[in-house]
Amino acid sequence: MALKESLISLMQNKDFRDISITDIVELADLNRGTFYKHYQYKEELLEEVMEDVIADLIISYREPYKNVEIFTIKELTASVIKIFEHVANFANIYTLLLKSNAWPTLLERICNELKKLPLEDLEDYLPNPKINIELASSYQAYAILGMIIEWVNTGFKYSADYMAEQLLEILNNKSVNSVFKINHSF
Amino acid sequence: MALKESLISLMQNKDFRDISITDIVELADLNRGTFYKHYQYKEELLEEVMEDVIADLIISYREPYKNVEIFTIKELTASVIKIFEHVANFANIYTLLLKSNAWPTLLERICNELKKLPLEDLEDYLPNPKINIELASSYQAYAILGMIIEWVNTGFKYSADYMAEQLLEILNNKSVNSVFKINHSF
DNA sequence: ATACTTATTGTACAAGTGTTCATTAACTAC
DNA sequence: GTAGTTAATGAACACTTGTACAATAAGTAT
Repeated sequence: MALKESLISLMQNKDFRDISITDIVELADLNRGTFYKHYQYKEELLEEVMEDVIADLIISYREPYKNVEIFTIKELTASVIKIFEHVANFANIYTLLLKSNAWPTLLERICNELKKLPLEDLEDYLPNPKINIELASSYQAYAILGMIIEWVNTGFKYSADYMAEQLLEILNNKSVNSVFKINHSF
Repeated sequence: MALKESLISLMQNKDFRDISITDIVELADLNRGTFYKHYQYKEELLEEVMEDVIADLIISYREPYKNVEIFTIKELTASVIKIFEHVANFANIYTLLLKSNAWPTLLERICNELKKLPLEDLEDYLPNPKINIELASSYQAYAILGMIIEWVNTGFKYSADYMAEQLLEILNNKSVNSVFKINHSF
């Protein structure tokens, strides 16, 4: 607890990478050995801070449809809103994580390129004027990154053609104005 | 060049975080001071490796529609395939980046939770049997992460309600079976 | 209270970090 | 080729890191 608070406090003024373990334990008034008893490196401590945030995320999205077997677009909307409300609640920590160097610029770099892809035109032509272009393109960019990550994790068991086919299939599939079955498998 | 090769070589056997700058310069047969002349930390060197990969990514996706003003779903498909072919070409480096600790588990953790969200049912109900569930849920999870990141970057200038509305709007919008205008603004 | 277990402390050590600086080597003019 | 610029080297410095170990403090049984 003291270590987490110490880290969060230090991250207000300093880049994550410039914070030494010595800094953390000195502010927390603990021995350096105590840190190493619980964590291997400061990233692990940061992850635990994140775990607390994620615990709230899980509660937030589950809340709207507990005791609901079949839910409609209304309940889904409520659930989605809860997620974003959760992020708003932890806005400072989310900001901290993105601003500090804890977040690698590698990801940012890939996604910035993906955003420039004309793929976004897929959703922008005959555009829905309500749609925020910035949000939609970030959505699209990270969505593709998500597919790439999944692909890498399978050890590239699919072909590039298959991946492209899948993307187009996902983009083509729509079934919003209907009733959904909730997934209870998790 | 020598430093990049040295790092890639070391990453075959060792976690990124366990590779010291001393290791890198010794294998590259260079002085440690030379490293610090060019880079602040090893992450910066890794980013430069990534830049080389991204340079190829850009070429890959632009190739299918150079000299094309209006393109159809065919050219788009070609472009998408090129992206995934590029990833396949650099499969070893992509794998290296994901397997090593260069990639923070933070992201993974968030996305794993997002994947469990019933949001995927949005696309799964009345499901297209062709769609790969794993890929689709990773797509969906990172897509939402993308929106969150964009949101954070704006300094939370939108409300949570607006964000949820936008997500539903994006999911609702479809215009695949048409002709697209290419975006020349980049 | 006693004995047992676990957490924290202080100290020490070899190795790595980030920086500085004078010296040497390599590259670019003209 | 010579002069001027830039890059790489080696050595040194205070500091952080990761690890180890014996000593002490805190917590948890019975």
